[in-house]
Amino acid sequence: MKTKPSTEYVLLGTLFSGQKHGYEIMQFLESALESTWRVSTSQLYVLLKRLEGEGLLRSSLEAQETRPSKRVFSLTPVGKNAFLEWLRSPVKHVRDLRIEFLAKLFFFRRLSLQGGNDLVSAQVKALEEIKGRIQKRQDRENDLFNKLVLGIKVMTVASWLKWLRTQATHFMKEFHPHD
Amino acid sequence: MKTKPSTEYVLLGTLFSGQKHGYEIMQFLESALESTWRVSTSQLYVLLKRLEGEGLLRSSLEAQETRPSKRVFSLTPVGKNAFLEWLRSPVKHVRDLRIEFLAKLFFFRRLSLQGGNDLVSAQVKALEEIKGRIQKRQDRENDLFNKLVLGIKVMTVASWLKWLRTQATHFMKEFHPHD
DNA sequence: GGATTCATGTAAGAGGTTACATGATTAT
DNA sequence: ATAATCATGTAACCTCTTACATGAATCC
Repeated sequence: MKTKPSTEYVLLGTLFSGQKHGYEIMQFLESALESTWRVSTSQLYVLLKRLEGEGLLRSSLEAQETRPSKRVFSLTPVGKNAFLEWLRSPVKHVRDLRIEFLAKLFFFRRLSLQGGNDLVSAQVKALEEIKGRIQKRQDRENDLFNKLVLGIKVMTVASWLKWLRTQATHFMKEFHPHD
Repeated sequence: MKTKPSTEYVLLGTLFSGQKHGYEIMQFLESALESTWRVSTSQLYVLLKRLEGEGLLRSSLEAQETRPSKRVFSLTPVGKNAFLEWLRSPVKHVRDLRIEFLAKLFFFRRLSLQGGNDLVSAQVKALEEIKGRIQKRQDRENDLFNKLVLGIKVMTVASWLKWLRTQATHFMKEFHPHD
């Protein structure tokens, strides 16, 4: 099965703690992930529909007296598994750290799930391998520009590694009550 | 005028030193920017056509005996100015450093143009402002997750600043003959 | 009376990607 | 024989964004 863009997992994660309708999901993301994440309302409804079509979500209409009816979504067992599997896997590319990896950390904490530190360790290990590979390439590289580019790549990975070992590790160890 | 995606400026830059046809541009990018840049052949021809439609490029067909004819592109004065203006402007967002800013450095060197150090200085100044703003937001932030996210942002910017002040500055100061 | 909140969507477009089509020439 | 190089393109699809449409209710 083809891997999904991370936006869809964020939606699954938002429903992990119970059913919500589209508008509610939007509000949740805006308030809680405001600095990391952004989904346009239109895209949100499109994705929810698609996830339902794929069997990761199910929905039912809920009539209201004064307001338009809401379509309430909840996770299917398949959806729940897909989310948990995504959540526990480190990201493969450095470019995915900034948004996708941070989203994973967010959900570990928000949902009070076990294994957050395992994710951080796995990500550290993955980044160390990447860093080693880039450094080897840099050593062999003769072109000055390419060497320069590989230099900033090494620095970027190194700075993430430091952050993972300090701030992120500390963040995952804190006690985090459900609210 | 709406700003173009940087891919188009890279194409303009590739034609700065003289006319080329599509296939030649492709080979140039593959060999010289291999580690930074990637354009699919299909996208390449689409972009060239668009840039010509906008008056930044002009082209003429060049017949060949044994091969299919080539469409040879060259910069118009408008295209040349657009490229130089792009080249001298620091990027506004941190996420644009990795590809767009590196491409600018590449062209300064490859085309032996003056002002590379001014660009580096301007970029340093822009990043310092960004860093200050993020740090202020981080200080005021109460939510632990948001604080964490802002933390990694500060680290990323700091690591770029260090790189700009050392490796990039050194790179721009080197003597660079045309080849 | 006008803006904001609640609630859901469609349509168009931007900026890509992968797959496919064509067809001769040259290197292995 | 068959793979790679030269040379240009179209078609379909993907992900996401912006603009637009609707309409009642409530806050200021």
